[in-house]
Amino acid sequence: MSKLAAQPLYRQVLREVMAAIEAGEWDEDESLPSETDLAKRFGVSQGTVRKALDALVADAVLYRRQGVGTFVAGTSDFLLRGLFTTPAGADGVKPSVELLSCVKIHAGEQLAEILGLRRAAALWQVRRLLRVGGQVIGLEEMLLPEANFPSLEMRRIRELKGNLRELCWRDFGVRLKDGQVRYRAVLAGQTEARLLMTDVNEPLLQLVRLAVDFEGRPQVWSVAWLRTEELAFEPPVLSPQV
Amino acid sequence: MSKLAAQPLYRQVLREVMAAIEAGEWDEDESLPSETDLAKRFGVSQGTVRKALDALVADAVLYRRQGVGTFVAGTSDFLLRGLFTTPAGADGVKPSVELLSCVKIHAGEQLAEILGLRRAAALWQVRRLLRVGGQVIGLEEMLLPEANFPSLEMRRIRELKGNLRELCWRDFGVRLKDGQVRYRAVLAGQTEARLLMTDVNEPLLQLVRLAVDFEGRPQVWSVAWLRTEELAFEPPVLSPQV
DNA sequence: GTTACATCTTTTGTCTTATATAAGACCTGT
DNA sequence: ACAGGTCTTATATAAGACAAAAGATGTAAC
Repeated sequence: MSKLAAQPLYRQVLREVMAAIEAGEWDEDESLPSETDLAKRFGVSQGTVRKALDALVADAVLYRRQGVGTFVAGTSDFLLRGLFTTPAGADGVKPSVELLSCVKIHAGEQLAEILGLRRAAALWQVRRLLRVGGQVIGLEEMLLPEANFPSLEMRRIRELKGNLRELCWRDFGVRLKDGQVRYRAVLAGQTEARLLMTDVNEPLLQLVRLAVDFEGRPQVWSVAWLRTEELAFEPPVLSPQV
Repeated sequence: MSKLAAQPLYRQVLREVMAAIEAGEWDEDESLPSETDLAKRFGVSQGTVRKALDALVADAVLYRRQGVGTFVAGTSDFLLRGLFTTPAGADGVKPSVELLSCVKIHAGEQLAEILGLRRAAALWQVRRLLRVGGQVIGLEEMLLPEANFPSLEMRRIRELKGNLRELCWRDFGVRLKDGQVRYRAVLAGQTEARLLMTDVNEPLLQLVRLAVDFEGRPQVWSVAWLRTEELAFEPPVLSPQV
């Protein structure tokens, strides 16, 4: 292992492992070589490899099973994650994503700032719809720097069933993870109501997030509007009685 | 150190350290003994103490500064945490909490299930209001098992400026951390509107959370309604143009 | 006297070695 | 066929040695 120094060993190992994953050396849900083997390969001890893998497990890039092995984790879509109470959506209904549009636009001042780009840099604007059991549940707009994702085709997005996170990973080697996430409640305007096929002034959960790559660089900025009334949530709230 | 076995050493150390913190052996922001000293005290190696402290740092019970020491972290309130962009609230405005009520009620079926209590167990129902710069921003209802928090007095809550998390900690030795958190958007009903001093049908962010102690046992169930329009959020959303 | 700088001490952080524990595969006797 | 060892290979834990960072302290130059 090349000792660039100025950086702890386990950090270098982490990078090397990440690079190997990005190079497609091991497939999704495929087991990596054992910690001992990786240790030999990088010329460090098992404990050091372990510390590197620990960090990747914490970032949900890998998962482990004692006595069995360490595996590459899949890349499920952000939008669909953590919205439902049951793991795969209640009642056996499967959420699906419909791609609405994918066009090139130019970054405004604030957005360029947030994504660390020069002003008016080229961006992909991707819009998609989240459906659950036939009903439209959410609308999302995502903005990606064109520089990092040069050829973003609608065909390809459709191929991956709208899973942009997987696309970023497979086609561009960028592994996204959640950065900041902000929530707020808003009323549906005309545009949102039309796209969500619901009424103006329905309350919507607005989700603003900045996804970063595993080095912490901002990569995708997105806003989603969700009809939370319809979601299979926890038992509803107590009746106020004050 | 008593070797109960069936549990790794570092886990036992973790418990002992946690117990010492609960016993008030070290104050908030006070430094613990060095890892080497703790190692001597518990009769284990520094590395083992380190692994125990690692876990507590991950749970934000402790924080560390290389070359300086390890310190007991404070207990800021849940409600106020992570809502603002700037660390202490924008524009120098300080959020404050007003206690509305604190009464004893009986658990419904679902709630008893969630909190792991028998049906109709006694609960404290605490209601409080979040103010920012004079304006009412949020309303929260919290439910705590009376068994775990026997004497909950309004006077005491007021003393701690409404910080229930700190109260649970100081008076009952229960260190709370976030468990599940769910978000949804709802419209203000008459009750919420009246208490929040706003209009019916304003969109509100509803936050349902279950706080657990550091052993993972559910302790506090709460619902909050927040006026997110007023919060100092990220730059507002792009104008839809589809 | 004060300041710049080296050095010492104490602390957390990293790394290796050795050993324990978990899981599954493979025997092997009934 | 199947129940139960035991072998192999994985991750998990523990201890000790050493490195790096931060602050305190001493000291020479001015």
